Order: sequence, then structure tokens, then C-alpha cells
Amino acid sequence: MKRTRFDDNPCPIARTTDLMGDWWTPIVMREFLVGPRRFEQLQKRLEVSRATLTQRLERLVEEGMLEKREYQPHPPRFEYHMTAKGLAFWDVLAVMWRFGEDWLFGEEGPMVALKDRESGRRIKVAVVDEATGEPLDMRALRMGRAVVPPSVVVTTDA
Amino acid sequence: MKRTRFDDNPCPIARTTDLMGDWWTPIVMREFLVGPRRFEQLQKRLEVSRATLTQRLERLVEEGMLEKREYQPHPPRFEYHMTAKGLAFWDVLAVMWRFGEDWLFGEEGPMVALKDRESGRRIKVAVVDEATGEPLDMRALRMGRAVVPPSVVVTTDA
DNA sequence: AGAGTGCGTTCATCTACTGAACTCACTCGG
DNA sequence: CCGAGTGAGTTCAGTAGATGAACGCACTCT
Repeated sequence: MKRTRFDDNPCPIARTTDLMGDWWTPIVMREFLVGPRRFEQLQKRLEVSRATLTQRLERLVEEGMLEKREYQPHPPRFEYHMTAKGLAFWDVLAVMWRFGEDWLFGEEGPMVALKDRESGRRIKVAVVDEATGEPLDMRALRMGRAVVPPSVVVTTDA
Repeated sequence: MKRTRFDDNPCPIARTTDLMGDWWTPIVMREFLVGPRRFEQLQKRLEVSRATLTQRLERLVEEGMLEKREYQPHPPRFEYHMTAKGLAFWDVLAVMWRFGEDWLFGEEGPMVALKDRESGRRIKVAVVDEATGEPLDMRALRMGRAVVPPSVVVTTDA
């Protein structure tokens, strides 16, 4: 399928879409909540085509979301670890979780839940304004030009 | 492309992926931040294929993310409006924005920013634990079985 | 009458994802 | 030392989603 690429798009949403818009990408990233993962493991758990998994992992490593680490040299065998960037992406996944659980299941809701690893307490995430801690009112948002540092505004003309 | 569908998957992330994993979907939804939109408008702004846009809008209406409303009868003309579900999806988009702006641009960052519609104040979103208001530590999360209400556990056997 | 607008549909082309089979390097059990 | 097993891919044919350009149609405007 011929796809319009967004990786150079000026909009942050578009760039993120380009990154995660490959089929399987969010689901592959989800798997790393539990720790490092190996190819065979992922392939069996996800029942994804081997070719597709190879490509996903390659791209995610290129993008710096995952790190490929050799855990034994003879024969060479690998594990994939999350990087800081990959960890940051979990914000997106957590909010997708919340949206899915609120809107994409029937009355009963999903059979799975996000929990605190230690206490077992069920976690629900919310999206807030970082400055105030208040939940966002999306209708109060708009997109605008980012403030350009003054140096950039200097004219070439004397 | 033959795709594995996730719309019946038990995982909320997978279902959300199915919904937004069609190419263009998040970008189409983004457009509705400003208000209702019409077909021609969207097509021109996004430079998306008309066939693709038709399909996206159809699916988003089916899914209840958008509502198609006739704004004149002769000839019939339509506008698409966000529903409550579509508005809720903006949580996901806002966090994608944040991830993109933090990780997918160079030193300068993007030329666009999310702002408060009235005050013009730049908004950065954060993902927090709804109960405590504390930022999430993703490494402290795990997936677990949702608690089943007792009524469901009753046996059919007397 | 002719141009313009809004909202599509159709079609050929391109290419991403799928599943199954195959490869290759090594290890292990007997 | 032989044959089965494992880990991490690659190859390949088949399927179907995305693309751009062209076409259709109902109406309005001048």
C-alpha cells in the first residue's frame, strides 16, 4: 500500500503517527512492559508474521525505542530492551489503554487491567495540564505557532 | 495488505490500535480540534486521497467518533462533528503530541504548539495516576486480570 | 448556458502485511 | 557422532489497503 509518510511533517501528532502507524507497532511495544524480550518469544505470544516482526523490531531499534543486546555470543542471540524513549512512549500506550477500556468494551469492560506492580492496586491514568495538574478540557485547546527565539527573527538586511 | 484485526482482542491497547491504526485516522481526528469540518475542506488541507478520506470518515462515524450532520438539504451537504467519544480520543492525541514534541524533533522542537484557546498559554500535558495525581512510573506497572464482580461467579448448578 | 461547488465513486498501480516454508549456526541427549 | 531441537532470521507468493487522477451528479450562481 502506497503510504504518505509523516516523519517530516511539522505536526507532532503526524510524526508520532508515522512511528506507531505501522501495523503491530503499539502491540509490540506493549510487550516490553514485563522486561526484555526475545524474537521467538514475541513471535509466539503475538502470533505475528516473522517477516513483519523482523521489520518492526528493526525500525524500533533504528528509532531508538528499543535496544538490541546480545546476551550470548555463540551462537549470537539477542534480547530487545526498552530505551528511555521507549519508556516515554508508554505514556501513549497507557492513555490508549484508558481510552480502549472506557470506550471499546461493552458493559463488562475488559478482562485485563493495569495495576501497580507492588501493591496490585488498579491504576487508571488521566491526562492533565502539567502546569496546573488539572484535567484537560480539549475544547479549550488550539494549535498555534511555537514561540520563535528572537535571534531567529533578525533580518539579513542591514 | 492482509491485516490481523484487533477489534476483538482482549487488550485495550490492541483495540485502540485497531481503531486508530488505519493510516490517516489520527490526523483526520486532529483536524476536528477547531470545530466541525467538511469533506472538501479536509481533503484540501490534508492532501489525502478522496477515496481514503471517504473510508476514514465512514469508519469514524460507524465507530461513533464523529457524527455526520446535514447542514443544508438542497443539495444535501454535510459536516462532521466530534462526539463525546471523539473528544475523549483527544486525550490520546494530546499525549501523542507531547511524545512527538519531546522525542521526534531536533534541538529546535516543532514550530507548532498546543495552547489554551483563551489565554494563549502554552500547554504541556502529562499522564498521571488519576487517584493520586502523581506522574506514572511505567516500570511500576503490570497487566493483570480485572476483578470479576461476584455475581458473575455464581454457578449454574444448584 | 456555462462555470463552479460539494461529495462522492471508480480504477489502475503500488506496496505493506500474511503465512508457510526454508536456512544457518550452534547445542544437547544418547 | 548423529539426529533432533532452538533462536533468529530470510524468501516468496498471495491478498488487500492506500494513492492519484479522472469521472459523475445534483444543484446554484451569474
